[in-house]
Amino acid sequence: MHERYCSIDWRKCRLEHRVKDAMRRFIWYRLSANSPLTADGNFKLLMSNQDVLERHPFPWSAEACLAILGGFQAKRDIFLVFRVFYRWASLKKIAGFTREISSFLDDIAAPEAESYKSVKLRNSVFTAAEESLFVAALENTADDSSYFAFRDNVMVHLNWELGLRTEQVAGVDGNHLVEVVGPNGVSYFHLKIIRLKQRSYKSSYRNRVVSEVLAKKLKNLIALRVKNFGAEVEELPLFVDSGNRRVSGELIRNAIVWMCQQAKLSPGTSTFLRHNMAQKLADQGTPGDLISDMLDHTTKIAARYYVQATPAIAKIKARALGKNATYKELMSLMTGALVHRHDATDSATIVRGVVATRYIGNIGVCGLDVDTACSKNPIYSCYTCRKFQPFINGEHDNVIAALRSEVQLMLDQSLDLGENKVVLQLEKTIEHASDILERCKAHIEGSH
DNA sequence: AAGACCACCTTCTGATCCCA
DNA sequence: TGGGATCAGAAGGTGGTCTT
Repeated sequence: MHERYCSIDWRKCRLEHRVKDAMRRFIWYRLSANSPLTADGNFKLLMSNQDVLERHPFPWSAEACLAILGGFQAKRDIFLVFRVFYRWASLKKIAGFTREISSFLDDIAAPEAESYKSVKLRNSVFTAAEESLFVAALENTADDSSYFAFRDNVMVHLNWELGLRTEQVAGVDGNHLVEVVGPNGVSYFHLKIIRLKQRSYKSSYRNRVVSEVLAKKLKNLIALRVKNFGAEVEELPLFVDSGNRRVSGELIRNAIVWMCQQAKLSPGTSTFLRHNMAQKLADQGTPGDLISDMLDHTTKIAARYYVQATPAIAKIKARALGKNATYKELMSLMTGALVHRHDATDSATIVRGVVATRYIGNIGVCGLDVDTACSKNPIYSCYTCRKFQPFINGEHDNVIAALRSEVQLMLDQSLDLGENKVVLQLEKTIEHASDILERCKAHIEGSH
């Protein structure tokens, strides 16, 4: 099922024979006990750090081991592999490796992993325009006259709609599409999708609902495959290559790249489509646990980063939009005209309120009659209200700072990701307040 | 030309430990 | 006592070359 292979070549090893022999036995053990990829990865890490090992004559003392660990460049991974190697060798009683030094190594904390570092910063998702181009390409290339072209289209559609990993797409068989006819005669479709990376589940498949359009495509593709290869292929892989073997992840990736070319977009990947789906859901305020469920994650950890990334994206969008003349015009229509504080004749109309834990009393006047209670949520709602006339020298920056600290507080304390919607709302208010601030600054500069 | 193979790199998971 | 951190392992992605 996997597309990568080991390339363990001991000619690459220039270490002295005792260390080399121990490593050979260790890698052999890893091959028998773990996946080939793991053994291969361990071998590569050890080989790429030979110069560090060479610097310290074997057998290594505890001090030498410390020096070796300190000399490793790609800290964490090689640290763990070296320790596992040493532990194994000492358990096998290989000469030169001692139990004492092994337990000494066990007491050293491994360098920290920087998990999910880049997920947090990820903000490359399709814009609305790109998304419509992509969807249009999915429609335009859905030509079911030949199996292979249509196969690529359906694979990409599947990836797009369900946010699957490539291996899950490859794992679809002809009999995995299930049609359920409802009481009113309407059909619903679900597809059996294989689970990956989830050792705790008893069932290796899970049902995912697919859209009518996709179900239709799948049905057509199954029919096409049966026509080409005979009825018995219904039980077999749905997506196959020219040699009638299940497609590799690479073919699926190529299909996605090809689809992006059709849509005149920069090349995408299956992970990109997954992230795009997850981030769009998060942007709409979808709770993190729902996102992790849709992505087939077993924990909320990864989904949390999509949710946390959302306000950052909102800021970037705000900055980009701020440069756009049309957007500025739209924003200026949202609130009333700018006024000077000394022009406010009736002090009762001045807006006052609390943002986060901060009292704000100098941002503008409200156009409502003095004895009319505002039905909205003053200060929070003012910046998008037509009745609101901002002060040119108002403390809009204080409002923004207070709102920002409120957002930060929510992100820091919020364990329930369902509160994400509130964060989005706050970010929107920050955007509008920032715009007012900009307009006030421009007004002041213009009058000098 | 399609797709297999390769080296190197990034991202995500499940089990277990740890602690307020 | 449940969520976060850690650990060891396994999956995906990139940009090539090789094979059929």
